[in-house]
Amino acid sequence: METLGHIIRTKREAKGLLLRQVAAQLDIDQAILSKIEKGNRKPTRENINKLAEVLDIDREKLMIQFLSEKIAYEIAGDDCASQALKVAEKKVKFIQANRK
Amino acid sequence: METLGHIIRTKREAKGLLLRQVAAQLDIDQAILSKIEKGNRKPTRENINKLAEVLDIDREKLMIQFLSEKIAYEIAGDDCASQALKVAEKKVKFIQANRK
DNA sequence: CTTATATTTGACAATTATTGTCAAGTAAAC
DNA sequence: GTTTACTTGACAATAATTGTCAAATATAAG
Repeated sequence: METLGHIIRTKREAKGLLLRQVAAQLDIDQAILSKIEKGNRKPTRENINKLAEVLDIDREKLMIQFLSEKIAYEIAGDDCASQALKVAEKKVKFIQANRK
Repeated sequence: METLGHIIRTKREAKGLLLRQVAAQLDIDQAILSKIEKGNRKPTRENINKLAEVLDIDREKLMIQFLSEKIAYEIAGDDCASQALKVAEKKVKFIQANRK
């Protein structure tokens, strides 16, 4: 299963960049970036946006990966997780349709 | 659109219970319960479990409502929200299949 | 083997978000 | 106008997240 951390690490290495170089651009400690790549820390939305920019990854792809991981992690323990996702989909559509 | 707060309020009133009576059973201030019913506060999982018990509502139904609202609220602002939910569904299935 | 460089890890601090408390406010019933 | 139920907002307490740092562990070069 594709993970956010793996996408980031792969792209960073492909670009020949060091943790500290990328971390500096995100304005975070390299320790955090290391943890993000290994899946031991959740990045912030801002981290995602900057990572997409710095590593030249499609922002939406990265954001989808980020959000889906966050959601999956927070409900996978519930038996009704799948059902909750289906209802969430309806609610999202409703909210998005009714926002000006 | 059906909301968690509405389900709770409707059932509480149908049972003829006061905010303070139900709140006392949940061991929270009635102010919080009032806000939960009006959608101005998110309940905790524990609140949900006790509410289901005290108000005699199907626990799973309430939990689905709770989780879906939480998720929808946290991603509805993203254009890729629906796509993230679809990926989340796959991740949830993966996680649930691989847990012992 | 020793040094240099990159990454990882864990303890802890700082910050931010969530949850709870309280008291004053509104509204409706009588 | 008093009583009762509910609502609201300011604030405090608590919990979760995020950041910092230094030591530990690789990895690679000489």
